Amino acid sequence: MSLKFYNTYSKSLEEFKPLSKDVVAIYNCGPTVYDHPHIGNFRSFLFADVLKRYLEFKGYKTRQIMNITDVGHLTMDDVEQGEDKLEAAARKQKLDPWAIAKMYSDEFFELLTVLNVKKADLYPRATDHVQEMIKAIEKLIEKGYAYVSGEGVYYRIRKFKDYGKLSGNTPESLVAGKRIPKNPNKEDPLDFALWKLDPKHIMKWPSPWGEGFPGWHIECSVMSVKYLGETLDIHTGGEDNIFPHHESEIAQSESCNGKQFVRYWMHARHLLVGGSKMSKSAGNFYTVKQILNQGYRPQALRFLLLSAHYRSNLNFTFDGLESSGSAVDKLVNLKDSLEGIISKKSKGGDANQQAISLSNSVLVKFEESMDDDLNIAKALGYVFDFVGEVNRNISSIGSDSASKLLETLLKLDSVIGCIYGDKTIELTPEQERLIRDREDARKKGDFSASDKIRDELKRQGIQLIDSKDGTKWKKSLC
RNA sequence: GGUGGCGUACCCAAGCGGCCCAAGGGAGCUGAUUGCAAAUCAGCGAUUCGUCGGUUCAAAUCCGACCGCCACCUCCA
Repeated sequence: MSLKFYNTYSKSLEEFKPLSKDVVAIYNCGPTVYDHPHIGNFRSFLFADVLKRYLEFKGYKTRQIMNITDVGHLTMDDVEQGEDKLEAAARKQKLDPWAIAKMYSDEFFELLTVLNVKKADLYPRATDHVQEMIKAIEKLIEKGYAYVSGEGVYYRIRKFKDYGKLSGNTPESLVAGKRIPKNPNKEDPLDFALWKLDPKHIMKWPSPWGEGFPGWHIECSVMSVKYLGETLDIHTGGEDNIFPHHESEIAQSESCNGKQFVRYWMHARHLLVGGSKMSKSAGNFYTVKQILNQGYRPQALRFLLLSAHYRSNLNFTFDGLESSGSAVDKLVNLKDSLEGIISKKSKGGDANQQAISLSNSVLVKFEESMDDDLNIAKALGYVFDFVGEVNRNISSIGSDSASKLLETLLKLDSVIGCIYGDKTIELTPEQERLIRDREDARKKGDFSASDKIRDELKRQGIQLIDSKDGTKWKKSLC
């Protein structure tokens, strides 16, 4: 079976064939850095992560670019007040917009690490590419796709024949929708801004048309060409990006370069919280930090956010988060027991046939499922079938078979990415003494004393496990 | 108002015309194991897939209506 992706552009499942044999060019719409990243944002970033990891699992090399939107951008309402999101956040927090952008992008990068997201090759910032954006706008003006008007430079959407092909929002249907406010500066109310003039804006740059700042869509067009070339293999984002953002990117890029902009458009569905839309007023709005500060493990959050198909509405609940934590434990426990077997038993002989066929079987089923537009829920079903099968036979597994099975588990986890984090903590001398005391108590049969010590250590984050080979300990999972 | 999508057990979630009296994970209960735990294993757990109709030899899967939810319609992952 071959790899297939659902392409938003064609609205159908298509076989994936990258443009170049050497490397898959991926562009992800990244964060807008004027607020704390929330769990919904990270669902789409984790989708991008799994996509990249799976392509690498399949043997592709990737080049992945994720932009950082550090210009706030005006809303239509805000145009009246000349206020944009970054400026609003800045004013509220009594900081300048640059400091706000820095603060939230730092948080974003920190969370990428905490959630075990593989780093993109580059995270270009919009504000570092204003000169290129100006050049692109000039080119669009030259080609007749853009015009200078009172408040800025606008893109003439009716000149681009394919406008609306991605989202279905053709000029005709947009007009029929009747929600377009009139704007005297635009030739057509549907035209969108490439450059906004506003000398009072804090984040402003000089341009041939006067001081101002770039429109929202142009940054992605410019940065993707600069770092990936004129035609990308894959462009991802949240479903809300389909219109107007991605629709407008296509228009800009294709009219500017005269080439197909993106071959496969992939969009992640929004996350629901408790069955409905996440919103601050409904009280079901969670930032990633809030979840982690409540003591939930990042591995659990990662697992939950990636465990449903990316094109379905994943419903976030705290029950789900806890159950994800247990699911991750199951994977980690298997890794620990396999490592235990490997370290204990001397090498010798080959992995037995059962271990080999079990490994092959799970890898094939996993790949078949993931090939089907990243059907990770189905793929995880097979992973846990594998886990159960190995556990059932764990007592009879030799070290070479264990190595083989561990290799398989880690290969699967190279896509899932949930087995990580340090469990290696140093015991204090006091804790070591307590463990020895407990051993003595147990030998004497003084179980009330030994249980007391076990409870105490648990409180300190150390979990004890009694086994045939003596007492082991590990960092307890919360 | 226009357009698109979804509704599967206590929770999360696969399945998209016969292999389904419906994967997998979690929670729960029962048992094995353990001094007791932890981990692990076994068993139980939807005769039913939002509701009501229809098509078909056959429907969770197709069609229609209704109910509920989500998204987009120029900030929003």
